[in-house]
Amino acid sequence: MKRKQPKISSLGYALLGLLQPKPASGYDLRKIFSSTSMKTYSDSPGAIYPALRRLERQGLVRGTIEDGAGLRRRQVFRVTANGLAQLNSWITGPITPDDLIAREKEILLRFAFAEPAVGTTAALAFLKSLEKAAGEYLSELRQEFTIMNEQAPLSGRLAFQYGIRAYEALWHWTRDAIATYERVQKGGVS
Amino acid sequence: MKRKQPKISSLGYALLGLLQPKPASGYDLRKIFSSTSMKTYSDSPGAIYPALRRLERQGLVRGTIEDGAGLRRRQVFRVTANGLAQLNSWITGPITPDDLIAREKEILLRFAFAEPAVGTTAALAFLKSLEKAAGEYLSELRQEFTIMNEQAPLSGRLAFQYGIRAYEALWHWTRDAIATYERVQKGGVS
DNA sequence: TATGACATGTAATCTGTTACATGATTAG
DNA sequence: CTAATCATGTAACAGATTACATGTCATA
Repeated sequence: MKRKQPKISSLGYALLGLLQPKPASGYDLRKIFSSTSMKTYSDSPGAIYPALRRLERQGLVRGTIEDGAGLRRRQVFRVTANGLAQLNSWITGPITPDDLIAREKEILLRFAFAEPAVGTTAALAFLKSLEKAAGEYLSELRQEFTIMNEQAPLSGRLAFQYGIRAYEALWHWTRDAIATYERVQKGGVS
Repeated sequence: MKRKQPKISSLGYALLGLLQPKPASGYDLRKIFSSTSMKTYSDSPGAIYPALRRLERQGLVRGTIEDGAGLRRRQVFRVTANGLAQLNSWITGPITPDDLIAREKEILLRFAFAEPAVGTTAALAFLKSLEKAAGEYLSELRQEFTIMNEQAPLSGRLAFQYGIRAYEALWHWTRDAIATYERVQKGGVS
């Protein structure tokens, strides 16, 4: 019974996540991207407008043309129930090793949208799963490092060490974020 | 007089960099990618073989078919003089803010290949330039954080903090790497 | 002699980038 | 009234992913 949904790109999810709390036009979205560090997820109209239309074709957002008196044509998009479901399953899905290696930014995007979309408990679960995955990948990297160490040039070894440090930073951050969330849950501050 | 070269992708440069110390076949290269953390730069034959052919068309590598008695067909690629020049100018080119935001992995790739390709002095210069760029971007991010802080949900704020920490890790790493290189240069160890 | 790993590739499809095009509205 | 900016898009192209196709050699 499950129809195989065509895949949604990172950009698509970024758009869904931004539209979820507040409907917006393509132009609004573009401005959010280009004016903040979200520009990592593309900020060109040639990516955003087609992505919005794809989401619309899949029934995940619905665009309505605002036609108040004398307004320029401005199409405002809203997330549909279906779109919200997709967003939630994307956020709560498992964190694969491949996510960690090839789609780190997408992981952070998932977490950034987690709380408003799926609540603090799910956000905390996400962090714990991420901590585990990052820890495991870290020990793989460290092992790989001891193997490659001697034959590579110094700059190569240093570059590899940066890779390790980056995942250490991720791991430490998950620990701190978990602590923060647990404090919030105990303290009862929303 | 300067003919506008078609652009080379990250993967293209990764291949050039790997071929520079030692000629290899497409399959060898694929194995390097898939067996190490270089798999971040794609590991599928559908990316690597076409990329090699593009490089060949541009005269940056040359493939020769090894036909020793009874061998399977195996095409070994070597970097040409032109290819080496391209690699060097890619490595030594300026580090733009855009590189830092959208192509961080490519920056590390440039550095990883720096020492064998352009020597320790250039590698050190690269690090210093990177330290500066990272420091500047960091203060931008910190500023953006104080602005966005209050209105965003906790998970959004935490995700942003991770972004800051990641660039802090990069910055700290450049400082350590610079220190390492300076020690090596003084100490005279190759 | 059949199986599996080696080695190389191609085709379809999707997405993003770049660069341009269009009209509507506001500021000077 | 004209320039800029708002808001929306399209077309051409490059590159990557996925999935498949092909042939060769070693070994059981």
